[in-house]
Amino acid sequence: MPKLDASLIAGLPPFEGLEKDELEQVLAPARSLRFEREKPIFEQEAEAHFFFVLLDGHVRVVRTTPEGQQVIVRYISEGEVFGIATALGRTAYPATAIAAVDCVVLAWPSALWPELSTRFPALGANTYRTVGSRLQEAHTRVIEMSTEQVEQRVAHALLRLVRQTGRKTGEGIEIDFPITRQDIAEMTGATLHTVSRLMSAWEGEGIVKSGRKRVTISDPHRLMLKAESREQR
Amino acid sequence: MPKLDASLIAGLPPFEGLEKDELEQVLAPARSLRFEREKPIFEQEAEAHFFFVLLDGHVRVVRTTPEGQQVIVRYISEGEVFGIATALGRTAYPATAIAAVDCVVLAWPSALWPELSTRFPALGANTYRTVGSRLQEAHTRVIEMSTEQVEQRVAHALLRLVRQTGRKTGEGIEIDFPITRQDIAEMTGATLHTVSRLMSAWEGEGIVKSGRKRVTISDPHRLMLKAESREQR
DNA sequence: CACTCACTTTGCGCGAGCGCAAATTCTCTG
DNA sequence: CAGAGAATTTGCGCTCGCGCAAAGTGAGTG
Repeated sequence: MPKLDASLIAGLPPFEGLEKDELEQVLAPARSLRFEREKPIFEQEAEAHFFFVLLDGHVRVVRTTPEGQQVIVRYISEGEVFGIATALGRTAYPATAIAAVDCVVLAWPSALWPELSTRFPALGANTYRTVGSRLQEAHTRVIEMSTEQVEQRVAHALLRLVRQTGRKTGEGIEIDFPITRQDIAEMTGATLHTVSRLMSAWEGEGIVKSGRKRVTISDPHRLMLKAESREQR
Repeated sequence: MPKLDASLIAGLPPFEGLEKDELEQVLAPARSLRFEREKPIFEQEAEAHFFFVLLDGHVRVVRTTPEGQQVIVRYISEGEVFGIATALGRTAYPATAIAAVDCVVLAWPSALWPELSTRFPALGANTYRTVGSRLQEAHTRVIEMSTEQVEQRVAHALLRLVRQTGRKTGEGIEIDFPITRQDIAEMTGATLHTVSRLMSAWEGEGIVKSGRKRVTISDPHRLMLKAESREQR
């Protein structure tokens, strides 16, 4: 196995505040792995033997209910940690992670977490900061689901995706990975039909441009208006 | 200020795995505080100067949207940590905590968290385990909101409350603190009207018994059926 | 290059649950 | 113990968004 170079992870948020030699020590027990598009990286309920950092690509995190319903918990972007069940005292992954596109990840054995987080406190702090913002984001979603209409929820979801993974193009900002109406529906608690109708309407208004598994926001500002407007309960 | 005794916190989940003398060291910088019913313990957006453990009572954690909408994030029971923004790298509380009944809490200055969690790794591990289950619970709520009808959501919410804070009485299991239809509505994303209608119906079926700010589950099993049944999207 | 399958669009009807309103009941306060 | 206010119940109409159905449109594959 070729030795991984510190430059791979230098500058990534989880490793902020670590010196070069520390980066190397952190990297030493890590393995680099590739996953093809739509291949699972880990499965819900499986034992959490590894935790991960995404080097390249996008990962979809999905939770499935006992009744077989799927909900997209979040998308992971480059440079984020994921699968950190261990850091939260869990022995199994609470959700399934699937490569949304071809991905490159780093994987550490979960058993090393206690040692790594003690030896490199910044790593622990960075990770728990991420956990904090995910917790807050989850609560935000609960609130959106409680208080907003479908139109606003979809608008908010798109804006969030654009903020996290937007890529500028000639026609606006494009979501950087393949995403279907069904996916958006699973993120917002709507049906793909309703999402499709909304997107068509917005396309007509010139707010978005979308094709098969592709969404571009041409007028983010007007979309923000959609996200905020309308009376609430 | 009277010195606090280790027995106060011995056996509480956050302090599991600490020795008696360690408990005393942890307790040394803590202050004990009382809060009257309906008084805020901390406010959303305020700087997180303290983190807390609830010794007695029940605390309601509420998040308010910019538009003034309120959503109940969770209830805290005896022996739980809360207000741990600091441990997640946040400087402000993301929500407001209100004493649902008269409460006794322990408060530590946030600035001590790094030192305490390093000196007593078990404390850190216990806390992050709690964070992990809260994150998972938040996702569970997102999923419920996405996939369930109001009736099931209310049933699930009641069952969760009963599990966390149930107190056995002659007529069933009672939720141990005052809770209004409005509160239940804010937990489930419904209106108090719909909650009221549901509870009336269930009362007629002999599943619950409820009065002003009081809810008793007389037939948890039948309520579980309500929570699970019904076709889903 | 055609075929197939996945994804998307669109129409139509219906029902859960909200919005609004008003009446009722319980609890606390003075 | 009476009055006031908070909490709860209940009715009614309406709308949003789902359920179901079917047709249309790409994009990848043999």
